[in-house]
Amino acid sequence: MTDLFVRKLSGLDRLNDEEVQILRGLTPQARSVDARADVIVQGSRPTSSTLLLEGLTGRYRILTDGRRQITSIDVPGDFVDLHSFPLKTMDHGVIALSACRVATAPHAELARITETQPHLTRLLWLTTLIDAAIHREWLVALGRMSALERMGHLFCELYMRLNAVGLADAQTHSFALPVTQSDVGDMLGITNVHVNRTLQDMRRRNLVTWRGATVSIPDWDGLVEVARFDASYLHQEREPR
Amino acid sequence: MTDLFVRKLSGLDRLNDEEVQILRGLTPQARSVDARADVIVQGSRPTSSTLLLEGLTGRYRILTDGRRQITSIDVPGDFVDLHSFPLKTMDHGVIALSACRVATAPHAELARITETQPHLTRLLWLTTLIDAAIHREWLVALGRMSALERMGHLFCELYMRLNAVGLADAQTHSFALPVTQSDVGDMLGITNVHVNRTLQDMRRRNLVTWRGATVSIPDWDGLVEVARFDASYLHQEREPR
DNA sequence: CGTCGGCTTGACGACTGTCAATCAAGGTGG
DNA sequence: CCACCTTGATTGACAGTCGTCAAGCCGACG
Repeated sequence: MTDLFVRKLSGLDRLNDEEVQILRGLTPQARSVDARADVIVQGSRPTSSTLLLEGLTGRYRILTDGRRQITSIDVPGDFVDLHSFPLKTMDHGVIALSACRVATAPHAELARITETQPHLTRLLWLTTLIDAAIHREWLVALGRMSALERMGHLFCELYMRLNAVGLADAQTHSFALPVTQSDVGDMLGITNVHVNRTLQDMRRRNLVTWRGATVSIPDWDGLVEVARFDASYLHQEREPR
Repeated sequence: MTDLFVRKLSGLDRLNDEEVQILRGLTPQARSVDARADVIVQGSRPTSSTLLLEGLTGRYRILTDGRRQITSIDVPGDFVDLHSFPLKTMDHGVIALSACRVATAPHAELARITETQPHLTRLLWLTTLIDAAIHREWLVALGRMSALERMGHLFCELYMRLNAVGLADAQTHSFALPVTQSDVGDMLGITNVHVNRTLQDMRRRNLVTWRGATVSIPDWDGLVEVARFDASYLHQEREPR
């Protein structure tokens, strides 16, 4: 169940056997979520946190007039709402961008980890801090980058994160992105119409193709340069934490 | 030294005497930082985390062509880089927006807390999660709100946060904001010129005045409505964590 | 084969950026 | 005490990225 999460944590620091055992026992039951369905409802008070096993989810807020902003995207192996454990109340919703499978970790179990497993606790904390680092990077993109730069940046980030859990093709720099152009617009803070225009610009420049549900990046170095992408904010290094 | 931080944590959950004692011993030495100086340099690997005592600081990134985005602002009582404890490397810089006084908490001390004080650890974790919640709120603002809405939202947030540590005037809804219009532009993702235009619009509507270093909000309810401000993302509730 | 959601395209408008000049205020040196 | 200088605020003209609105297209599905 938690294999991808164990893999993800192992990439951040060495785990001992006991820690791996604890993680494996954390999420007993899995369930499916339909595309477009809410995984977590804004304003709710979860008693467990949800681990994404398959599919893509997005954290989002909707303004009273209907404008929606997706503030982050989660890939398999990510907790979509680990922060609800200390925060208690969800200040945003989580939607399944595609059909998903998820598992739940009771907050009581997480509390026990914080009582007896300081190192594991720091690693759980760390994963939420990497989420925050990604939030900051998106802020830079939304505040100071053009639509083209933002879209390139998003694709670079998704490739790196999916590749880290074995869900990208490193040969062709391609990965599955089963979401609509409107969804991407809500991530980038632009309209679906402008997503389309920007995408065509990327195709003309031969930087990115997105056909069906698959994104390919034929010119990785070129895209990195256009998007000013620097992966250090993802903190994908293994070191004592 | 850590009085404001203790006050802040006390507002989130009940602290026992031992916890208060530990917090009081956390930051032995204070120092001053000039306005405009870096408090933390991007890419550095701090061995202690910095608590802000007086003044305002901002986390920021600068792109190669000079564009700058401030991704968050910290007020007295906030740790400006508690996240550097698990993250190890700073993926952004921290600048003193005004003259500041800061104190430092050695990471070794923080590690000891995670080993022996589970409840306090969860509260430290919590403060970084509130930072992340604020990041998400700024993402909604940058992605989907107009310059006027964003500026109103920033002022509402600053008032709420400063008021929580006793640094705002609740009668007049006013507080000190000793930064330049360019700084605010770098928070809102707009230019200094447009900050000025937007500010005049706010004045015309009698929503906000900003003279010298003081911001006043004569029509709080009106500003809340214009800015679509809902303080729940600040998680300023006291409950067991 | 018709319907539907999502993609694509075009015309038009507006919010915000760019460039540059002017104004205001505080600090410095003579 | 005043001329000078620097930083920040303000203003205006103009440009461009991106939003809005609306229509047409296209593949998937019942």
